[in-house]
Amino acid sequence: MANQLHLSIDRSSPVPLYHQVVQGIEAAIHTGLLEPGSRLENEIDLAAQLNLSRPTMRKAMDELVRSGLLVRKRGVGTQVVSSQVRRPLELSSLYDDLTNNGSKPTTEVLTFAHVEADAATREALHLAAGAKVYHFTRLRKVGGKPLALMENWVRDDITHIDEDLLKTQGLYSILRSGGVNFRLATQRIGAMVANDYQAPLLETEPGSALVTMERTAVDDTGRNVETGHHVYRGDSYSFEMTLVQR
Amino acid sequence: MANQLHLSIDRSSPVPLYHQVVQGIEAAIHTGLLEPGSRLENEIDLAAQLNLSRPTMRKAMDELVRSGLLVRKRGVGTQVVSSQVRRPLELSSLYDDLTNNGSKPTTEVLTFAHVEADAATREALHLAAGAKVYHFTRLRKVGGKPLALMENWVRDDITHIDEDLLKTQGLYSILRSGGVNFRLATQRIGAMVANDYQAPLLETEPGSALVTMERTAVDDTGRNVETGHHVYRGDSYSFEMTLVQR
DNA sequence: AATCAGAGTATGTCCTAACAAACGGACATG
DNA sequence: CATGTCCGTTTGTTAGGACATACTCTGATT
Repeated sequence: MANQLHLSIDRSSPVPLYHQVVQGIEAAIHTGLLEPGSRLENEIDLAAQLNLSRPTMRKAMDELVRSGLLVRKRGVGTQVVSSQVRRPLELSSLYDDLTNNGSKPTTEVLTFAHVEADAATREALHLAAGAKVYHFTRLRKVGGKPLALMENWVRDDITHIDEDLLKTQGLYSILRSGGVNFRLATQRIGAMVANDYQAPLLETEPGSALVTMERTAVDDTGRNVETGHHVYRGDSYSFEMTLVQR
Repeated sequence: MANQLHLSIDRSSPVPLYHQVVQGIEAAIHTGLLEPGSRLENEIDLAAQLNLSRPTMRKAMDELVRSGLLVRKRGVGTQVVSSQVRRPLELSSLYDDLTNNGSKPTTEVLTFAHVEADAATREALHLAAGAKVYHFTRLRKVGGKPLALMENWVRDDITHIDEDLLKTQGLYSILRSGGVNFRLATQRIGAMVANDYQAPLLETEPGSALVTMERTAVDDTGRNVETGHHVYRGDSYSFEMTLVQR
C-alpha cells in the first residue's frame, strides 16, 4: 500500500512545484504505476519525501481531486479513482479534439464575410450597435467524411482572419495566436433533425439526428470573443465528459 | 472601484470561512451589488477587512475563479466576469434540476425488476457474474408534458428500491438517503431520432429529434453505483454548462 | 516627442505552524 | 454478544510571512 512514487522535482524549473507533482502523479496513474483503487501515502509523508511543504502537496492533490483522478476521505486517506476516467470536457475546439486523437481533419470554408453584427450577435458578444464581426460557415471532414457544420461569429478587433487561415488552422488556434487567452465558455448541447440545407452538406438524409452545440467563449479580459452554432452528425459524434462533485 | 462588500463572517458557524466568503461574493454578484466587469479590491485588503488571512481569502477567490465568476490577472487585479454565467453542469439528476427550477415533475414507473445483470451492465458497474441489479424505466413529465424517458441499472447492495419510492423521489435522492456520496460521473451526450417505442411515450412523432445521455456515477468509495440511458425531447431539453480553462 | 527603465502594485508560489473534524478500529461496558 | 466510548490517523481549515513574477504607469533619457 505504501506506494513509493519516486517523482523528481526540479526546483530550478519555471514550472510550479505543485504542478510538477500533478504531472508526476498523472503520469504514474496513466502508466499504471499507481493502480486504480490503491491508496496513496498520507499528505504529510508524501510532502516530506519530496521535500515539499504540506500546502504545496495539498494543492497538487486538490487539482487531481478536482479533475477526478483522486478521491479523498477524511480520516481514511486518498486513493486513485477506479474505472477509466475520461478526459474531462475542456475548453477546446473540435479541431483540437480531432488532432489530439490522431485524425487529420480538413476544413472547407463555405461562406466568409466581414459584416455588421446583427442584434443576436451583438447581444451574444456584448457589442455596440454598428460593430462589425467576422461571420463564416465551415464544413469539417475527417477521413473524407463530413462530421460538423459550423457557423461562427467573431469580433474583429482581435486579430485579422481570412478564408485561407481558416482552411489550415482551427479557429481557437488562430485566436490564441492573436493573443487571446481563453478563460471560460458557456455552451448548450441539444438535438435536432437535419434539414434540407444541412443534410447534403453532411452527406446524410434529411430527418437524421444531429447534435447541436451553441457556444460563447470569453477571454481573460472579459470580452466575449466568439460565438458559434455547430451541428454534428449524431451517428458519429457525441460529447463525453467527467463531472466532479465539488 | 473600491467596491465595499460588507460581508458578514460568522466564526462560530460550522461553514468554513472561505466558503462563507464564496457565498457572500456569489450573492453580491447575483444581486448586482458587484457589477460584471468591476474590479475587486486586492486580496490583501479584502482579507484585512474581513479579518481573514490572505490564504483563506485566496482560497475563496480560487473557487470563484474556477467556477467562472471571477477572472484574475497578475499585477492588475481581480474582476467580475459574470455576464450571464449559467449554472455549471453539476453532478445532479434531472429531478434535482427541475425541482430547483420550481417545476413540479411527475414520474411514471413503466417497468421495474430486480434481475441478474447482463454483460454490459456488469461491465459498466464493475460487477461479478451473477450479481443482481435493479433495472427500471421511468417516464418523467413536467406540467403534464412528457420530457424524458429513462432506463437505469442500479446495484442492489446499497439500499432497497421499489416502485413506490421511484414515483415520489428522484433516483439520486433515494441513493443519497441510502448513504451514497457521489463523487464523479462520466457522461456522454448525443442525438438520435425517436423510434416507434419512444415517440408515443414522449407524445411526439417518430423521427423527431431526441437528446441522448448515458451516464455512470461513482461514489466516494469507488463503486460504480448507477448507470443509465436517458433520452429527452429535443425540442424542450438541452444541456447547458460553463467550461473553465484551468 | 518617442522610447526605455524603474517604481509600485497585485497576483503567484511556497513555507512553517497549529488546531479541528471525521473516520475506523480497539477496548471497555452492559 | 452487542453497543458505546476513546484514541490514533488522516484530511480539512486557518494563520502569517516571504519572495517571485507580471503588469501598469510614470519619469528620465535620448
